[in-house]
Amino acid sequence: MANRIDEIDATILELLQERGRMKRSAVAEVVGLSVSAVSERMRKLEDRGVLESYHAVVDPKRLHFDITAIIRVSVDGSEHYPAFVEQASSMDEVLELHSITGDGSHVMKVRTKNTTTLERFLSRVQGISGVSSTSTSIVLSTFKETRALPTEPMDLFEYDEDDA
Amino acid sequence: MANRIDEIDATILELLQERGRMKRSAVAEVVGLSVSAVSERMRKLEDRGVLESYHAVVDPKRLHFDITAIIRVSVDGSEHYPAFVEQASSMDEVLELHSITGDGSHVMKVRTKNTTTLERFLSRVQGISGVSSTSTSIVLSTFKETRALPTEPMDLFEYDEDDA
DNA sequence: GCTGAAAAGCGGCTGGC
DNA sequence: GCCAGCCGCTTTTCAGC
Repeated sequence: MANRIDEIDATILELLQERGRMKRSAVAEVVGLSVSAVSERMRKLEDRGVLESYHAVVDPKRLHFDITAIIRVSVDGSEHYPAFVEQASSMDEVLELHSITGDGSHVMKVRTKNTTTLERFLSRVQGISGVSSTSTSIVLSTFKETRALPTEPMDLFEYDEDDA
Repeated sequence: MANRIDEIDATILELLQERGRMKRSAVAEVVGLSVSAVSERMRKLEDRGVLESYHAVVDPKRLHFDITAIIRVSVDGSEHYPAFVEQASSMDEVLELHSITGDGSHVMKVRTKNTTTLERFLSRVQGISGVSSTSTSIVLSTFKETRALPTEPMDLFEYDEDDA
């Protein structure tokens, strides 16, 4: 029942979080196993849902996405939440959307090209029904931005996909 | 001087943001070019710094990272900023660190395993010199979490790496 | 900047431990 | 769970347009 991430799995996860297109042969060399052993471990990590996905990251500045903002949104009445979440999630500018404790009901991370497009975006958000206020913080500098989690040997437990 | 992302480059970026380990041959099939043409475009996008990196994403829940928090930090006196940024960036729990406008001087996205580890993390942050207050919002649900930017044909301009 | 072909490298599979 | 070997597929390189 309780599956396990051992030292080697932890290293594989670390390598792939850092270099998502790393070749199996290169991984094998680092961890000191054969390519087929690494392949099987990667396949199992994917099957178990530990390795969730792989993505390329594009440099926002090169594509002229010069504004990053953290926006707190207050949605009044939880009956408005589902429609708000659906509409906000579908907007390309919204990179992250979470419901939170504390001031406001939701927080979003947003990227747009400039202040004009940000302003238009904010208007659209404020137009969603239930949204009573927004509070925008513009990002001045980004010092760290990753999704990499620290990995160490540990037990895993079965986990129902539908809960995710 | 002004380089360009055409329709095909935009499609390649879109595909790779979505599926970071997609094979060149599969990309070639979608965009209707030969494998070598796609390879060369990918290489150039990497060289130009548009394709910045590739990463695997690990499911935090499977690794028992059950707490995500957005923490606003007030660092008093900008002379404390560099040391704060350096120390905070080096913490594994910190996935994102930005300086911002508005309340507080910085905001962090943090993942920890449970409330106990979150509490210990907050103590450490509050112990960094210059930190006068923190305000923590716990994430209840995450509805969207990506770094994918919308891609469309556009001109690129030269860009000094050192500015990044 | 693209194609197509040849050579090299990689990944999936099987059998054995 | 791991390894080695085989074989098909993918990637790289290069000549030619």
